[in-house]
Amino acid sequence: MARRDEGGGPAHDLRRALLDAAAEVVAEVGPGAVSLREIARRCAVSHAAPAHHFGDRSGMLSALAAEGFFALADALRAATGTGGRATLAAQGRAYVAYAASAPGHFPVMFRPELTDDRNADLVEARIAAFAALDAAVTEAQADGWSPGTSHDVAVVTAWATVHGLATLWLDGALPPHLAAAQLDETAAAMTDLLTGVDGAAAGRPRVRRRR
Amino acid sequence: MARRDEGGGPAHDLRRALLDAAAEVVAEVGPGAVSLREIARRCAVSHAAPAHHFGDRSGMLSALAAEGFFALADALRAATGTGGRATLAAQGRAYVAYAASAPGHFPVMFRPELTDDRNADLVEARIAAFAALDAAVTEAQADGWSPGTSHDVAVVTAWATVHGLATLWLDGALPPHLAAAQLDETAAAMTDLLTGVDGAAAGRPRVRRRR
DNA sequence: GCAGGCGGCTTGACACTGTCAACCTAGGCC
DNA sequence: GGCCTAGGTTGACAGTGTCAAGCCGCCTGC
Repeated sequence: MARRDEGGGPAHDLRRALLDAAAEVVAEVGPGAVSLREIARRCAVSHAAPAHHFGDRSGMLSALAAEGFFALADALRAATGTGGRATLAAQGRAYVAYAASAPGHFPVMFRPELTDDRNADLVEARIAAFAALDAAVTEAQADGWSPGTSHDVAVVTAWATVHGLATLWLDGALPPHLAAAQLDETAAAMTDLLTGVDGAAAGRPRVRRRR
Repeated sequence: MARRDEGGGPAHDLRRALLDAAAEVVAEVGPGAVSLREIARRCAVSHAAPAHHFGDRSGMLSALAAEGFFALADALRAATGTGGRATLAAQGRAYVAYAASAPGHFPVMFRPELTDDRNADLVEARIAAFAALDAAVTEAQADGWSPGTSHDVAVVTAWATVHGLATLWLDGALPPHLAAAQLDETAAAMTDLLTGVDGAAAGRPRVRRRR
């Protein structure tokens, strides 16, 4: 969802198939172990075909990461809540839900050593996601929310809170009995604590379980 | 610091040198790009020497991760605060400070695809770190702290909060103007918000900047 | 004194990887 | 027709992890 189709048509079929295969491989073996040749194999094309479309490995992973950031930005913008701090809380839950639903994208989105910082799409996508978060923080601050001493600190505070839960979850770092069933409950507890609102009272939509 | 010396002596000199070199390489190029042969080169030994000591690549990274978890456990236990919720807040700041001070260890500690889950040292070290956190949460709960509905949710909430900040920082994901100078301030803001205590009033020790 | 064993490390090989240059081919345009 | 270009292939190269085999110095038991 929400990926960019830049004047495509059937000419970009393979490109799309390569990205889908890449996401699949990332979800299976992790972003570090993804191999261009394996992706080519899954698409039944020659070993150099991926490089033709993406330049090199970091180009391919950057494309995947960009796709992920655009989708994340969409998910955040769609989570409006009831305004003010509740919007920020809703965004937080949406962030965790997106990460859990995108095991083929999220893991490459914060690995600077695997992607190319100067990739134009990636830069644009990252800015889009960050802007959504920034807007929600601004709205929450207008509602009296004020962690730290500056807007910057407030933004990082909000971001890091849900980012930590998302990464621990995706990395399988949570002890087994803490995992699956409680991801949504934990996300809610964290955003409630963070923003000082009671998500349940505000009619919280339950986040999607597992994937 | 605080690594385990299991009956060593000079027999383990190379092993230690290899681990140090590995931490260096991880800090430089990231955990995914670390190469056994490059590490061997830095220690001026043959390309198969690392495999002899650690079995394979995941064995070497597991050893590095275990070292990191033991050091983290020590850092957490050393952060006692003034008791109750303040102890949990102190641990949170210590967590972020440790991550920022260990760019050669922390990045491999939460990459299950790079390490071996069944590595005995790693399992033990991870449990040690988790136990320190668990104890602090229990102490905070006795002090009236109660996010979520269960102890488990409370543990994950506390952990994820600081873990997010630590990983965003190490991955360089924070926009430049949000970065260096404000890591400690942000950590304090987050732990204060999380635990409901005012760290400054409790005589917060400033965390070490940069690395 | 010495045979045997063994931990520590090297050597050499293998399959696999990313990357590059060269090539092929089909379709569109002048 | 001649040409160009996008999309893909082929073949090569250096670098990687891993494995089997071997070398060597030290310790132990006799």
